[in-house]
Amino acid sequence: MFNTKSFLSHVFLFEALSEKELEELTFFCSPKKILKDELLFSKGQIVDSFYIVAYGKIKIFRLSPNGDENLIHIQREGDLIAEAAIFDDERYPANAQALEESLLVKISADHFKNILKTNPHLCFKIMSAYAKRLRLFAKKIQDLSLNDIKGRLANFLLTESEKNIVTLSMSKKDLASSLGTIPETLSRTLLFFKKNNLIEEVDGKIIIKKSQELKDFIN
Amino acid sequence: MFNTKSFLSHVFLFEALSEKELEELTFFCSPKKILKDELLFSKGQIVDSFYIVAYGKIKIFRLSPNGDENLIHIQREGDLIAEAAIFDDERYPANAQALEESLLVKISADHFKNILKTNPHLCFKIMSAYAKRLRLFAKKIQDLSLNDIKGRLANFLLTESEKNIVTLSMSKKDLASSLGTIPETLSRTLLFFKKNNLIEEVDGKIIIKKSQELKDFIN
DNA sequence: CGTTGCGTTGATCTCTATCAAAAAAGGTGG
DNA sequence: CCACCTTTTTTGATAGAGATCAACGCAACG
Repeated sequence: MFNTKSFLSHVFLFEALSEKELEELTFFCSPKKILKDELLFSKGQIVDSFYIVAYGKIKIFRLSPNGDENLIHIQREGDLIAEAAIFDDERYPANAQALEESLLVKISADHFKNILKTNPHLCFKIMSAYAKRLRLFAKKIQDLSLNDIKGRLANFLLTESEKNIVTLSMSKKDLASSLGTIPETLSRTLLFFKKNNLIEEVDGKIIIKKSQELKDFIN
Repeated sequence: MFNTKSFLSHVFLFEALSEKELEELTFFCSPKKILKDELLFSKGQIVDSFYIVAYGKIKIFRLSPNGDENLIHIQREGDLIAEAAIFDDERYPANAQALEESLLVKISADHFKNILKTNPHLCFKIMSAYAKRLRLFAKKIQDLSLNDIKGRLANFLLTESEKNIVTLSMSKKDLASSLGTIPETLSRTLLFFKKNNLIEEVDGKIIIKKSQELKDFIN
């Protein structure tokens, strides 16, 4: 069964919120299921809420005057939808449509802003969550533009490891994709590290044997 | 003569401030002129202020241990610099350097935070700015992990173009860096597009001749 | 059991970084 | 305005990294 509060506590924007703040927020949220191809909102509608994707895929797009679709992005699990709009615009700047059956958490814009208005402390937490995430993304961009796959994998292993052990939280297929490569290459790169005795793989966990040498692959 | 208060009143971030608040803010601001190639701050320095560009261009970039440059973005008139840093760590996450002579307004982080505490509307603007930048970063990450150089360049040209004309705001060297490649490859990819009659280059400006075909290179 | 999706391995080919060098563009000082 | 130097941009040749295509083992699952 889907638990809104528990879900929200894992959304990056709300990670720093206290139990009480979370409780208050949850009060103005509602889960919203949406079927494939259904429109969530369209461009020009008055903004009354923003959304967080619990699962599924939502396409954000605009239509050009001659009817061409201009895809802006696709939001998926954990991503926010239209949260920028609630702060400045009063109308949605684009259309949102489900690419597959999806579950969203809908947050009322007015209520959310009201909570924020009366609680500067909360504002700060949210802003610092944004700042943190921005920094994370900047790092990721640097990683992608400067490192090759060995470097990116080494980077991943070293940042994910706890006491030299990495427990993969996703499939290798997804890991490959998040490293900007394909499963075959990931498999080979892991093999390369294994052959050089830098890592070991034991029932799904990766053990880092020589972290310094891994570091040397990172730019 | 440059008037800080009058300038600030036109910055989107401060539109919601009252005359009195503006006065107060101005008190903690100072204009700062910076010459071409001068460093504004470097990665790791303690954050005590953030900046707004009054005119000029500031390059934000990181360096890898072996000296490779990763250009994160270029900020120009009206853009904020290091505003995320004031909520996060106490150290700048990147370097900032002037591409040309520029004028900045320097705002003390501590004082700004004080004003924020009593002004939720200002908080909202900040959040909106963060949300937009975050989206930009997310797009960049997607671009870097999914597209090859042709795709990334096509993407860049199409997003930067105004009525099919792209005016480069940076050197091709910097553009290469921001696309996650090197000048040689950028030069060749431009040549490839030219040879296929998709673009044309006339005194520093790039003219897009076939935008649909450029789009086909993007994943 | 057959089916389906994931992970690994192999062979091949393409793209892009690297190295080298020339051409073009930008400053600088006389 | 010119000669000179530096930096950027372009072009060429080459090597290496990684994608693609194909095939197979394996586990999960109906």
